[in-house]
Amino acid sequence: MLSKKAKYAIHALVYLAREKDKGPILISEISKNQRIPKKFLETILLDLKNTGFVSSKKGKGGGYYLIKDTEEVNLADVLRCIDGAIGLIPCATHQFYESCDECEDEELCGIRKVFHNLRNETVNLLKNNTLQQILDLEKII
Amino acid sequence: MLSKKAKYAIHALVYLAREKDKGPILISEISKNQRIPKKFLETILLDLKNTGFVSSKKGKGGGYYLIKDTEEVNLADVLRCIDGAIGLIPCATHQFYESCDECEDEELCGIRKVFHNLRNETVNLLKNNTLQQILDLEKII
DNA sequence: ATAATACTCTACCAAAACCATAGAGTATTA
DNA sequence: TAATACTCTATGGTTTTGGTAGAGTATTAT
Repeated sequence: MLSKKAKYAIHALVYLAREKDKGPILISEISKNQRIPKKFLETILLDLKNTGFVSSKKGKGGGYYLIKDTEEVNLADVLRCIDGAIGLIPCATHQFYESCDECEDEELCGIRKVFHNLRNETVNLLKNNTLQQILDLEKII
Repeated sequence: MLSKKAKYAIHALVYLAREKDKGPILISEISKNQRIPKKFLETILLDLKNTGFVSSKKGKGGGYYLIKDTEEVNLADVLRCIDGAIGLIPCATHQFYESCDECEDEELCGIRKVFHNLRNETVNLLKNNTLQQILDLEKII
């Protein structure tokens, strides 16, 4: 399961994607329309900003806005940004690797191999799902 | 990420699969060889027993043993047994469905559709990975 | 029979993660 | 220059996770 934080992040990004042409969007607007606790959303948008998905403008008329194309923002990158590793076990991840206590020889471990394959296939799946895809699916019944 | 419990469960099942012909295996043997805390392993094996993957024999000479074919035990079923839902968000799972607070109309929600597809593809991936596959991969470099 | 063995059950606890909020501070602009 | 709106640090409650303790029950070798 995703954390609520990750789910909120996706909702916020989709919201920004939908309103892409309307200039900076208030945190409070997103918070209200998507029913995401405002203060929590602030921290999420900061994360998304630091990772380079969105940017912000301060002062009156300010707010957050998407700085990537909707086709460019895929779920693999978003989930990694918020929840960390995509692989299901630490010894089968790329960026968050940790060695395994349970197995004798990691090179021979069948579990690791299976989960390594799974991880790669999952990343491919997630990479194929972008904000644009989500927007497109909203129009279909 | 999987819980440690799920990871331990898989290690225990693979161990039992490897020793399938040797009769009941002691919890303490699995615990020792796989470096899984014994008391914690007891609760895990109980879960696996209640779901029907393994059975146990009490008394001297007792222990746990696999009651399914190694080809029959797939990761989708194991993970569901220990960690619950496979879908990443509650509104896109089969057995653990919860409605979504963030979206207006669940029928139109693009996020839900994307995650529903993801869930189905993930289940297919997991179903294709069985204990037998893990054992087979142990033999290859 | 019975002692030893080994699983089963209930309860409990500490630490970490998660979800969320408060409030002061800073930058920007109408 | 006042209002606006993002930014940062700190904090707190709740839930989940990971793990332990110990009494209880069933089984079997001898």
